[in-house]
Amino acid sequence: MDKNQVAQALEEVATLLQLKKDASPFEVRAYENAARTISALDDDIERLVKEGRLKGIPGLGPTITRRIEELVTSGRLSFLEELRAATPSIKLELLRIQGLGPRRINAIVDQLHIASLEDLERACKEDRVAALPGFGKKTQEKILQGLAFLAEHGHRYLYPVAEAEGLRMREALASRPEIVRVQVAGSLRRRRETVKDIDIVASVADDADSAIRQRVMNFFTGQPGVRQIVSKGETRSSIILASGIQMDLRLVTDRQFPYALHHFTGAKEHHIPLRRRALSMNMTINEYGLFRGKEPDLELVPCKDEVEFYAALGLAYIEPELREDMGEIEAAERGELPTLVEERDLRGVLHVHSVWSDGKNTIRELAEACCERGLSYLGITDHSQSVGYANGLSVENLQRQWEEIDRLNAEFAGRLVILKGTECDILKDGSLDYPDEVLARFDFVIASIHSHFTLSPQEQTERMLRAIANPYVTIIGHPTGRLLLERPGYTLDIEAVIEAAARHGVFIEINASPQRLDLDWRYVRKARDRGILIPIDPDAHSIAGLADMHYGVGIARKGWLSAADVLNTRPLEELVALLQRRKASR
DNA sequence: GCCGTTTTCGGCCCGACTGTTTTCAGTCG
Repeated sequence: MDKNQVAQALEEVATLLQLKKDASPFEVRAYENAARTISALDDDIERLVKEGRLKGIPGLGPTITRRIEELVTSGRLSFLEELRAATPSIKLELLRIQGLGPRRINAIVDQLHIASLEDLERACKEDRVAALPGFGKKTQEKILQGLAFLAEHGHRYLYPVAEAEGLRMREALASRPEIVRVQVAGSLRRRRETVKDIDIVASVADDADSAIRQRVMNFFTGQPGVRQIVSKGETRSSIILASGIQMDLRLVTDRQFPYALHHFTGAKEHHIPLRRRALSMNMTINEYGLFRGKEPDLELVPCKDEVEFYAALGLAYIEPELREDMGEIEAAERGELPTLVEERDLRGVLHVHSVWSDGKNTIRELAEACCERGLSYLGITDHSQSVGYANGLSVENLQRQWEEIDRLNAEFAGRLVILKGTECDILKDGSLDYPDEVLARFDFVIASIHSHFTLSPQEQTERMLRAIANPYVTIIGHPTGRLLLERPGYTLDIEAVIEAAARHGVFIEINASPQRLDLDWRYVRKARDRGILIPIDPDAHSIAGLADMHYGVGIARKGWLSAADVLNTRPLEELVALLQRRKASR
């Protein structure tokens, strides 16, 4: 049993507890805190339990410690099983409806005997929900809308979709004379791989009156492409766009802007320890400011931006991407935060498909595009022979492709170097799709899985480990195979993959395609900690796909990578030397 | 359920908006 399974069980306890009628919100929070504590552990959970070292970890008291010990030693948690047995699954489903929380769910399910979403819809249409005490017509209407929304858009959105909407609205608001500062916040600013909604923070002059605020809010809710106005006030309004994504605007005075921007950037998990820290320094934080002292003698600690905000708390500036409660506050306190990699640090690209397999552009077109982007090397990695659907290259065609690359390298000399690579399939048994004597002739080899996704976790892990042990493999491509919002990755032991890659000197890519963003940023940091260099690879199938590097850089930053941790920030000579060293170590 | 250089009891991060209420509960982020 690993710590993630333990954390998941504790989170499930928290979710089920809040659906109990007499639930204490603080008990719920205790389990949520414990889940976070566990998932942030560096030590092996089984060893901690065996050695009795759970005690003393802040956030784990006697009860939760006992429950974790039961779970880890027996593989079961009787408390969780009792909660599951006592909680109708419909209550969990109803939690996904906007505007329905535990209290109302309990009222609905227990008093109206609702057992399915269809039951709830019928009860609304028959006005039985509105008749419940504390409910009314409008609440009932909101529930119906929530049901419809869940059916249509019960999912999250990929980063690029949300980014485009967010930037468009920011531009529109920035053009208004009432607006002083405006910024996209929320999970979008933190560059999460998917987002549920878009948060925008804007400021008006400190002396702006109610009429000015209303003008801004009218402008916001009156934008083209607004499908529905969810709520509208003078400090907060919420709309649903034609794409189905929800967008919130928070309006503050310009003096409040840095605090509000910080507040709405989140993550909530980052704020909780930060506020605790503030309290211990005799300060409090809310979205309108950082205050010293206690009510009613609060004194604003002036900050003109977030840098000063963190400084007032005795911390180095924490980049938005890092605000996930993953140890960033402790690192900021010690001044050990990394300088994060930026797009302009990239010197070349290593994972690009051409018309030789399933790409849309010729190598020459791709090379020109790389020159325009100021890159100095391009690794061409078409698919290998067994990938029929993607027009994988036979050994004969490889020979012809290499001749073309040689000609182009002569032509582009002094501007760009084209490297001979391959995205070689890892076959079912972990062997590679070209024989060793062919693999030996590439400048580098990306090995990826594109088939047999349903092997058992053990088989899938062994398959990957065998590929990593192959002395010709340079980079592991999209290591989990996930497609965001479509399918989970193949089940394998990613920690074992990282460990093996570190041992064999194999690089693991961040696949920058916004549907993949694989390796996940949570593991990027672990790979970095094991000394693995990470290439940021566009997996481009066209010139336009080269721009996906932008998303890969976001994930690299979330994974705490500095330029030195990224393979393709290296100048050509250094990259070639690294690839040759790999070859020589065989 | 956890925690303690004020506390072993009484706190626990904080505020906006909505709707059903006549002062506040529920939900959300």
